[in-house]
Amino acid sequence: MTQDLFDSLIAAQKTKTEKQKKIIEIAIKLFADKGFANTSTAEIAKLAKVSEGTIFKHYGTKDKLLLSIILPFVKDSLPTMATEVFSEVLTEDTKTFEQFLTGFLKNRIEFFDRNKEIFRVFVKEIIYKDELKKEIAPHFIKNISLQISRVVEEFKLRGELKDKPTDQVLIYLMTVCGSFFVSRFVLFENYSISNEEVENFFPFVMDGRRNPLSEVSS
Amino acid sequence: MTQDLFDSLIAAQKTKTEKQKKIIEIAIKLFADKGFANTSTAEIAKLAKVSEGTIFKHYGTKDKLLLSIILPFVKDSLPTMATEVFSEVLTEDTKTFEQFLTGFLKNRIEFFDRNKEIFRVFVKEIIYKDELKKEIAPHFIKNISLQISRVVEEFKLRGELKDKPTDQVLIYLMTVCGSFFVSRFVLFENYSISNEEVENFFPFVMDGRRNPLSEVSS
DNA sequence: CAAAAAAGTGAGTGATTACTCACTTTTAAC
DNA sequence: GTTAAAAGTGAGTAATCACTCACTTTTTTG
Repeated sequence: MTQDLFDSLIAAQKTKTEKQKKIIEIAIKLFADKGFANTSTAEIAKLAKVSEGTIFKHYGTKDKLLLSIILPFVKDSLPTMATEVFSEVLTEDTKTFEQFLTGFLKNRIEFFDRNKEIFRVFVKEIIYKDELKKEIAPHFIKNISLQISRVVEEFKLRGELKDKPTDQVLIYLMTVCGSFFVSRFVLFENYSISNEEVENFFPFVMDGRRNPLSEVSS
Repeated sequence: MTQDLFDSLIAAQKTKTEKQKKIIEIAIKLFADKGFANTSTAEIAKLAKVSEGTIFKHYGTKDKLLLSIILPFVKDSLPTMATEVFSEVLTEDTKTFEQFLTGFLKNRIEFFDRNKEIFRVFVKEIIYKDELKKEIAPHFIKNISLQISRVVEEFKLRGELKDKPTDQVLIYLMTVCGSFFVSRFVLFENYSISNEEVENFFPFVMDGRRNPLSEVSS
C-alpha cells in the first residue's frame, strides 16, 4: 500500500457524517465479535440503519472499510504510546526496571481497555493479512522499538539489567507484554484484570526466583 | 458439543482412505494459510483432486471438517505434553526452575514445529469459536494445568520460587509460554528460532535483573 | 434562492458459497 | 463370483456475497 492511500484513509476520518460514524461503530463491533470474513456488508448496513450503497459510496470496498478502522488506530496509538512511555511511565519515581514495566503495563491496559474492540479487530486480522503486517511494522519500529530500546539501555547502565543484547531483550519484552494484552483482551474476552495481577506480573516474571541470600538471612 | 461427537470425530480418523488423507492434508494447509472462513470447500476439493461430494460424504459439513482436524490434535497433543513434562523434561538433572522451563520450551518447540500447520489452524480458529474454547478448556486443565501446578509447588518447596499463589503463577507461566509459541509460529511464520534465543529466554525472563550482590563482589 | 456537490438509497447483478442427490465405481464379505 | 456396503462423483441448487448504478434527498456554496 502506498503512503498516499494510508494518508487518504486517515484524512477521510476527519469529516464524518452521522451515518458514517454509525457504520464504523457497527463494523468495529461485528468485526471484533465475528471476524472480518464472517461479517457481511448487508449485516453492517442493516444494524447501522443505512443502505448498503452508503457503505460502498464512502469506503469503496469491504477491505478499505477494515483498513479505515485499523490504520487510524495504529497511526494514533503508536505515537501516543511512545510519548506516554517517557512522559507518564518513566518519571523520576521510576527506580527499577520492574517499576518501569509495571507502569508501562498499567498505562497500556488502560489504553487497550478503552480501545478494546478495535484492538480485537486488529489482532484478529493482522494474523491473516501479510500486507497489514508489512504496513504496520515500520510504524511499530519507529515509534515503539526505538523508545523502549533507550529505556533498556538506560537500565543496563544503571546496573539494573543483565548485559544481554538490546535487540534480543526487546524481542523478549514484546513477547511478554504482547501476550499479556492479547491473552487478556482477545483470548479471554471477559477476563477482568485485577490490580494485584498487574502489580505482581513483572515482579514475578522478571524476578520470580526466591533470592537465596535474603532467604538465608531471614 | 457432546462427548459422543467428540469421540466419533476422533474414531473417524482411525480408518482413512487415501482421498480422506489428502482432503485433510490440503484442508490443513489452506486453513493454516488463509484461514477457515477464507477457504472454500471447492478449493479444497480441487487441490486434493477429489470431488466436493467426497468431502461432504465424509465430513458432513465444513465445520465438522475443521473439528476433525483440531480435535484429534488437541486430544493427542495435550496428554503427550503432560507425559513428556515429567518423563523427559523433569529429570534428575533438572536442578533449577529455569532449567525446567527451558527444557519445557525446547521440548514443545520441537513438538509445535512438527505440527506447525495444525497449530496455526488451532490458534487462528480458537479466537473465533467460543464452542471450541469451552470444549478444549477442560482437557487443558486436566492435562496441563494439574501437571505444571505440581512442578511449581515442587520448586516452591525447594526454595527456587517465590511463594506466590500457584494459580496465579500458572497464569503467568502460560501467558509467557503461550506467547512464545504463538508469536514465533503464528505471527512471525517464517521466524527461525535460534537455540541461543531459547536458552536465554527464561534466564532473562525469570531473572533478568543483574544480581546486585554478585556485581559488588566482582 | 438556485445550482452544484455531496450523501444516501435499494433494487439488481454475476459470482461464489456450502451443501445435495441420483448415480457410478470400488472394496469387502460370504 | 455375486452381492451388499462403502467410497466417490459432478451437475445442480438456493442462499448469500460484495458491489453497482440510476436515482432521490440533503447540504453547501456563491
